[in-house]
Formats: sequence, C-alpha cells, structure tokens
Amino acid sequence: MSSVPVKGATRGGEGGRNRWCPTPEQVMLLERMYRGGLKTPSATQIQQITERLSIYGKIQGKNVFYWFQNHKARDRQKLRKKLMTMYQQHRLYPSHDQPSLPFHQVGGVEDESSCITLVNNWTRDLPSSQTCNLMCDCPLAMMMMDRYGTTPCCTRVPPKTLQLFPVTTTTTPDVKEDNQFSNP
Amino acid sequence: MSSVPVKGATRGGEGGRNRWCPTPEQVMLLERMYRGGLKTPSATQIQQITERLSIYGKIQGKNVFYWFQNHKARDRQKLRKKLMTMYQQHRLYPSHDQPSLPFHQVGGVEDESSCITLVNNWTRDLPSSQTCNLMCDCPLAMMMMDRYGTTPCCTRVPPKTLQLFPVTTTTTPDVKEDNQFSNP
DNA sequence: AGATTATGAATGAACG
DNA sequence: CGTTCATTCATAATCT
Repeated sequence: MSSVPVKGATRGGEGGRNRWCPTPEQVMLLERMYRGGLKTPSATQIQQITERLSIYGKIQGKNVFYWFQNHKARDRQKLRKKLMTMYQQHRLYPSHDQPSLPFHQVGGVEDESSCITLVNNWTRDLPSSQTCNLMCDCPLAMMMMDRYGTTPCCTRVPPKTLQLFPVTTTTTPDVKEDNQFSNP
Repeated sequence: MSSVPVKGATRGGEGGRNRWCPTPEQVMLLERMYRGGLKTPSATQIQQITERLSIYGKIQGKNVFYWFQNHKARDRQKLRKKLMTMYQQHRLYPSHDQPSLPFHQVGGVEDESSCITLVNNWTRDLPSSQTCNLMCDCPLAMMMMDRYGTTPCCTRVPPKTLQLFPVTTTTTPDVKEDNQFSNP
C-alpha cells in the first residue's frame, strides 16, 4: 500500500482550478501559426504571441508554451499511431501491397500538412528556424520568423532514419542498473 | 557519458513505460532538501538520498539526479520568464517606475522562496563543490537544514552578474535568438 | 448515467 | 544546463 504510486495527488492534476480557457480567436491564431510552421516558439516568440493574444482574453506565457508543446506532441502521437497501424496491417497482409496507403490519407489527420510532411518534420521538426512562409500575411503570423526567413522553406532533414518499430530483435531496452552520476 | 545516467531508448519519451513515480513522502522530502539549499547534489549525496528515500518506495539514483536537475531548471525557467515579462513591461511603461514590482510578487510563483531568493541562488547555486557537509549524518529530515539552518556553509555566491537581457542595448527590440521557457 | 474524447498542465527522462 | 519529448493527470465537453 505504501508502495503504491498514489495517483491523483500532486500530479498534473489540480489544473482544474483556474485553467486557461482560450478564446476562439486565440485558438484560431495559434493554429494558424502552428500550421504556418511555428512548432517550437522561442521564449521571445512566446512572449510576443502572448502579448498579441492577450487582447482577446486573459493569457499567460505558459499557456502559449503549453499549447504548442501539447499540439506538437499530439500531432506526433497521432502520426505514430497511424504508422503503427500501417505497420500492423502490413505484417498481417504483406502480400496485399497496400492499394492506396503508401502514406497519404491513412486515417484521420486532416491537417493540410499530411503525414509525409509530418514525417519530414519529425525527427527534428525544423532545423532551427521554422521559416515556412506559409503563414500568409496576417500580422500575427509573420512575427514569428526571427529576422526574415532565409531558409528556402522548411529545409528537409533526412538525416536520421527513424526506426519506428523494433524490426530487429530489439536489443534489450532495459537500462543498466547501476548508474553513474557526476559531480562537476 | 560522463554526467547523466544511462541512456534509454530514443528520447525522453518511451521512458514512460516504467517511469519513476515518486510517493508523496519522497516528494516532500526532496522538496524540503531543495528548499533547504541543496540544488545540485553530488554523486555521494544522491546515493545517500536514494537510500533514505527508498524506504518509501522504489527509487533509483538517477531518479534523484533527474529530480534535482529538473526542479532547478524549472525554477530558473520560471524566474527567467518572470523577469522577461518585467523587462517587457518596463519597456512599454518605462515611466511608471513599477509601483510594486521590484522583485516580489510579480506574477505567479507562490513559492515561499520568492524571486529574490532564487536570484541569489541563481547564477551558481553553490560555490562549485558543494562540500557543504549538510549531509552530515542527520536522519535525512535535516540532512539539509531547513532554511533556519543559519548558514554554516552554503555561502552565497554573488560572483556572476546574471546578464539576463541586454540591458545596455535599450534600442534593440529583439532580445536575441533565445529559447524556450515554460512552466507556471 | 457511464464511457469516450479533447485539452491544459505537469513532470520524469533524455539530448545537445 | 537549457531544451525538448513522451507520458500522465485532471477536467470539461461530447458521445453512446
């Protein structure tokens, strides 16, 4: 009993007290930015976004931060699930050779940026400067590129092959027991 | 591979499978230690802490290590964010000359250890080798004296001035290309 | 009403 | 050390 983790105590919970409730305008703008390519705003960007969005309602920097964090994570999660499903199906019907699900329209993400895009932006969303100038010309949208967008557009990063499933024999992901700490 | 323990799967993720879930007692004690001034436990200290806390539930050294690492980082993030907001506000309303936000109660941190304290512990929490023998042989609870603790050791270090913003450059609108901040 | 989904918040873990 | 990621919690909205 004492060993039980005890859920529901200090965890992410509590959040119910006075949780930020974004206005439709705020959501819309945040989404537009996200779609525009802003996936991981810097502190400064968050600050600015917060400032701009505050005219639509109470909002704090952390709200913006969490919003992007969650949105990105959930996008990725969806993708992962989808790919997982594909993989499963492929294992079950390897001969079928998917009639039409190489990568597009597999299931549910109706984001204009479809899977393939996500995959590209995946392993590491954007090199560093998320400068897809997809972001039309709305005043808000363009404030996120720091100092003009030199990069053509979402420079693709094919570097790492993202080994999704343990195709190989899975070399014991088990961690070594004894750890070494450091003391700088 | 000198500082951090192990190196699990791909990223911080995955670890979710068997992630350490601290018991309330463990959290309480860790917090007390942190508040008491222990910000960066040495390998030895981590070992001892781990040992003591293990009576409340399964716990590994790396958990303690990460706990302090994260706690400190997030404290600092909070501070940074707050100061940044202050800075912004000051830029916008420089004449107002803050009626009441020299440093206390700026926004949200209700931690008893308020900003000023954080700032003190900031630049470098402990001299370097926190040889504060706080650890002595006390039964954990007081392993790191509860801030009444006077200050036998853990001397404050005011060495580095924390250059948060380019205070000198009052004209530059951009702070630079900094990074994330988060947490409430 | 109970189960399910959506989402803000938090935090353990790990990377660069 | 700062940042990023995955997972989990708690709650509100929605579905069945």
